[in-house]
Amino acid sequence: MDRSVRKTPPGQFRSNLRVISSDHCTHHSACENCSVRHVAMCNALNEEEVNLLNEISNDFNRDTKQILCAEGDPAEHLYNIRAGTVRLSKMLPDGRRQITGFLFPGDFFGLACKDIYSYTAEAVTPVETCRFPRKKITEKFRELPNLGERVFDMTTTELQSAHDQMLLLGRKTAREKLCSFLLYMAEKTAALGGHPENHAYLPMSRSDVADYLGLTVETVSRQFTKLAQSGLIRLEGAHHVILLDREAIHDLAEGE
Amino acid sequence: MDRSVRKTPPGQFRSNLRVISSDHCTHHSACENCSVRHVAMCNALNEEEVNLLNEISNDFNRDTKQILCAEGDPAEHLYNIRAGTVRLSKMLPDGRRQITGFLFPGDFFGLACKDIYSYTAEAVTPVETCRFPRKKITEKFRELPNLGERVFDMTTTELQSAHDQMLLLGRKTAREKLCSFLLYMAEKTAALGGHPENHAYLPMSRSDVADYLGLTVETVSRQFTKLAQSGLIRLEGAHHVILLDREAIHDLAEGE
DNA sequence: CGCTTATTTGAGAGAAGTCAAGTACGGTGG
DNA sequence: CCACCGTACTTGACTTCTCTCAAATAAGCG
Repeated sequence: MDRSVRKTPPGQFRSNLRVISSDHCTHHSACENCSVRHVAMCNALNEEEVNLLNEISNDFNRDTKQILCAEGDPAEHLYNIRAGTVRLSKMLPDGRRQITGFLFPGDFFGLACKDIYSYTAEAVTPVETCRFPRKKITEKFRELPNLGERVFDMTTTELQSAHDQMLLLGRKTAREKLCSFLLYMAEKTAALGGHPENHAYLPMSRSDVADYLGLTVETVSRQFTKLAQSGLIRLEGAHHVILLDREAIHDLAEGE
Repeated sequence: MDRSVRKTPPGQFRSNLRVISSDHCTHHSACENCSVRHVAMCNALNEEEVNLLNEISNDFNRDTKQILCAEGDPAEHLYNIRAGTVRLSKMLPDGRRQITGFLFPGDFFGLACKDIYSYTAEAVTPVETCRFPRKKITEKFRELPNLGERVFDMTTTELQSAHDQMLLLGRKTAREKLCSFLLYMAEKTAALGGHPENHAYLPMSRSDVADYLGLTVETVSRQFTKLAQSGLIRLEGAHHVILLDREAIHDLAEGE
């Protein structure tokens, strides 16, 4: 039973602390009022308020496979992802890993903890973030209640996603898990733009997907193959998936 | 593969929206400043503020097996549990159920959603709650920033517990899951008082425990039996467990 | 006390895991 | 630009943990 530590992380359904709500500002580039730096919170703030945030933030970039913050470290910063993909994970003493979420541009992390981080954040691709000292940003919540409310909403959304992921982990079969994941990633891919319709771009490794879905690499790989053989998806390399029958994939994801 | 709907819910690790922080006021009865009604938020508020809350809240009690709110219902209230045990659950179309949390006196629910509840809340035991119209309570957050911050902290703690539960669901074995659950329930039992040391009181059915841990009733029952045979626990009826070797149980829970 | 529901136990089946190879991809250097 | 190397991914054969189906026992309720 030596499920040793896997080097390449996972795939995760829930969108941790996603900032861009669906109601407006889906594409940052199209949102005149958004600071490029703070794509996550722009909707709730005016220009002056954004400048206030700029004062206490600084850039923080990492390359693929590098660690942004580690489980057990003092939780000093709140991170806002501007570019790239991040994975959050937790480990058991023997190295078994669970990826609790993948994060994309606009997402946040670093709040759901008290004094020390309860998870590790690593760069799946090269990542650009800006980060705020937690102490200072929480002070700002008092001055800028809009900001505080926005962050609260994000946390609440995140919690809901976490519950969905629990249902997936506890009750879905391997096939259902992978179908759910593909739909999730297709949504993400569409939201971030730059890919054709019904395309899912998977920046993470199979091992990351496995650790996100509570499966092994081999099982994930086999399920990919089966879905392709059934004609539901087409694989264009390991990281690009075309969803050929979204309807059917959706039904499989819910076990219907 | 007909995992039909189970009638009695589950067991859950994470303490959803637990209100009573460990730093103070562990026993409501011992906390002079606490309103009995609002045991959850008392720590952050003075008497006048508690009265403000009383104005917009009303009692809401249910018997065992009754539903407090259902997945899909319009999310109109925020609930604060005063007595009893509640389970939160989500279901797949074919009836497979995942319990995302058990709630105890002092816990909250009803926030982690936008317009409609994303889970069902049911009474595991007779339950007394008081509930607030969400609309009104969120207004109060502006007037009483202490209250808002407290609720935010609770949500954040809840999210962290959700991540722990994902690790359990995705990566732990049946034995590890049950050991983790027993430790969790022992903590709860101690915090709520009225039971001897190293005692875990489990108000929920085996089927609830199973749906909380992502297992079947049979597997849960077998693991209970095995732990008892190993001399790690003693079962006094199905709902009372004595932890005979907490140390060992803890190690098993983490797979060490 | 009898009936219903919950829990335990047993035997067998199956989905996912483990171990082991083979294949393909991506990056580097000649 | 292409060959080589290491890593990632896929595939195969076999094992095992948990689930399923079935029945017996125990507990709770009227």
